[in-house]
Amino acid sequence: MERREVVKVEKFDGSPAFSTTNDHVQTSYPFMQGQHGFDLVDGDKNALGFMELLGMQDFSPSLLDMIQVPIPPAQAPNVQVVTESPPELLNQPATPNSSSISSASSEGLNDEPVNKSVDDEVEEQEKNKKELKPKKTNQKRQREPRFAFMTKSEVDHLEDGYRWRKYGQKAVKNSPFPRSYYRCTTASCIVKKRVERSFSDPSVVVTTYEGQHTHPSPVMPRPNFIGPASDSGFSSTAAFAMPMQRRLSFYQQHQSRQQQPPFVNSFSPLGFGYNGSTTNAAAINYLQYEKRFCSSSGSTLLKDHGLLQDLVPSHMLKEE
DNA sequence: CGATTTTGACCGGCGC
DNA sequence: GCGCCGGTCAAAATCG
Repeated sequence: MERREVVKVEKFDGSPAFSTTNDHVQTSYPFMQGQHGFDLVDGDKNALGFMELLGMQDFSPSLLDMIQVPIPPAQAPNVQVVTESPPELLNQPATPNSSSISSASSEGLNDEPVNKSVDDEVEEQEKNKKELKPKKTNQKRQREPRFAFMTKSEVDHLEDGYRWRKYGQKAVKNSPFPRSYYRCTTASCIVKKRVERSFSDPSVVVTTYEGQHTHPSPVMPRPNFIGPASDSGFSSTAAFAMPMQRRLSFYQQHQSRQQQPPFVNSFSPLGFGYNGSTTNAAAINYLQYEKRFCSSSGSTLLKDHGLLQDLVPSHMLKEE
């Protein structure tokens, strides 16, 4: 029962970096900065961080509204991605200042030249457009806040509890991997997400959510697991809210449609006997995320154990 | 048969 | 104005 996921929390420059690691799935949360001691990428600035890389230049205060998670100041500063992957892949700063990922905005943090953090590839891709596009968010159409997840997974489309409909796919410049565009199938819900595989590290999938769900997850009865999060207001409509309580059952129901590679079955991130590694990945990611950000104590970061148990069906957690 | 995926065309923004 | 590029549309194909 102990094999859930390994959460890594590392600090560089006082920046908490963390990522969740499962046997086969790992997620990083480069985003989330601002408020509560975080630094959110300022849309006006040249975001130096991951968000920017991901095209988060549009991150605006609105995001803060969406992401209202009480985060311990201590952990706040830079959310950095830490991965087991080779540095080159995710650009993980092994050094204290390396940072990366998301140091964005405010003050010196973003000024950091950032050692290219997250993914070179992403960096390349997104960066270009970012820089090219200063900020037009004000006048022209404004985008919904985006939220990105970097997940180490074998499958591209991570199941997150919501139903998505693919509406496009484009080749990514400088990358052999295409980017897929999905839209929430729920009527009236305008949430979209982009999924692309890291060029630098094919094992990493970058999922970017845009907008907020205006409805509960179609696959989950009720978000009771959101406990603390609810207080923060983060639970109900976060665009990236990935209810995964029933995610697995959902997955089972729909896996047929979730183009699952054969090998998926062999990958049970948490040792779950599920074939939906994607599901697990997303679930874990989210859980980790929530746990981390919603908990007010820093210690929580290191205590994710109970998390899955609470959120994930016992059979899932059942290590085997 | 309805829902979803595929995929080329189209659109708008931006740099040159 | 032109071309590039990211993002979206929509008809056709596919799936269950």
